[in-house]
Amino acid sequence: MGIEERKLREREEKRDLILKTAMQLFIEKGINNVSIRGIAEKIEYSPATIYLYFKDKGEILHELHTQGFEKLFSLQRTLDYIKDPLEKLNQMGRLYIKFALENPDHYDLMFIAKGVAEKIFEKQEWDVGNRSFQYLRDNIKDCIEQGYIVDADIDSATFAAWSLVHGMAALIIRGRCVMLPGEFVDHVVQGGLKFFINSMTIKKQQLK
Amino acid sequence: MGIEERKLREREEKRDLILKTAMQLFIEKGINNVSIRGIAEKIEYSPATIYLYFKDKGEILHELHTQGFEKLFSLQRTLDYIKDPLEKLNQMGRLYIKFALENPDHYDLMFIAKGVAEKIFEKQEWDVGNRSFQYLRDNIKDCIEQGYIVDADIDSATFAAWSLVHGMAALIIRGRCVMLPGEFVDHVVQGGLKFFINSMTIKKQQLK
DNA sequence: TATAGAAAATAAACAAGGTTTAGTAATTAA
DNA sequence: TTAATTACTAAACCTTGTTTATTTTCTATA
Repeated sequence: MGIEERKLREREEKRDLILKTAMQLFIEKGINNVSIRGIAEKIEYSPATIYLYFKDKGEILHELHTQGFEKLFSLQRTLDYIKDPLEKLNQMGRLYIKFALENPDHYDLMFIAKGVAEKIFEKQEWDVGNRSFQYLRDNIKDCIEQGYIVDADIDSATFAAWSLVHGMAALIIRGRCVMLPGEFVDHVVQGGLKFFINSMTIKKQQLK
Repeated sequence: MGIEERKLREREEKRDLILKTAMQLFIEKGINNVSIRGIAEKIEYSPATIYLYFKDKGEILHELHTQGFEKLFSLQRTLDYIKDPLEKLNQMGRLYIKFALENPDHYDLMFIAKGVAEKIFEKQEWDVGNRSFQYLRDNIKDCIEQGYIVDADIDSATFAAWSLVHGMAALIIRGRCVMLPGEFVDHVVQGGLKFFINSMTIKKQQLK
């Protein structure tokens, strides 16, 4: 009997529609200006219907947050081919910042927004995030093993690298650089990244 | 006639009371769980009264944000005595993180929260923030001039340093490190900071 | 095909919050 | 004492997230 399957599929499709619509509205109007009612209106259903597909608003945010991590990880995997761990680190940094600034709403949900972290903890679901973290960590490990980085344990160096790019992204996304002209921000982001990585590169060259 | 002065003073005192109460509630219950009504109840006035002293909720947040910057800057000034710019950079980093983690609500308002940045832009008030940024920038400048940092323009290096510590603080404050044990977080924060600064130190020693 | 039961959707309401309005109480200057 | 100013508040408006009770739609079965 295909009816049950069709129903299941329709249910899945409606769930996706809600998520897609929510994300679209987030991008259009900013996460803060999107309500359950707004989403419901857009898909032409009553607000209560949303609650047949999601426990609460937080679950919608959490789902989109997870989608964001999928996207980020699949982007990271496009760097698999890079052999030199230092060059890879460099590209990862650029890619991370690019992802964050091109998908500020996704990034916000993933790494900044409140009400999402609680869900993550509640559900004990940090695998999607960990995957990306590990990808970076593995590369840092390679950097250390190949002598690009010295005097640091893997986790501290990884956390520092992550913090650097997150800090840049978060400051920009949350409007803490609005006083600066856009081109200048671009410049210090790229320059800051280079500076951070160079602090290791040169060392290797010197150490060699 | 002292009546007018008294009234002015009383007005100021009430404003301060509202701010103090708001901050107290933020710390107690989390910024998200504090309402104008809640503040009003705590000080035993009607909610409408709040609006005689502040244009809207955002203005309260903005005021507390400014107070936070005052506090941070006065902390930075306690490092005035340090001569060596590298040691000073190190201490500034530790102090920054310490401030952020000991005053997460203030820090949140200053550097993360939404609805505050808009006010900053609206009021064109980034002097308080700039002061602290300049303090860091001046020190980075000294670092460059004394050869601790090479191959970087001042602004890029300053932005990188700021981003690093902000990134650490923001990730922790917004619960993106909850999956890690607390001592481990402490360890990578301190280790990450050292790692970042060492990336320059060693170079200087090598360059000397 | 008619109908009981399940599934899907909704209308209406609740509670909480930010904010405004219109009016009351308190204070001050004349 | 009174008119005017100032300080305050009750009550309402509007927007949210969420729940409950009810209605509509669908599906399997007699």
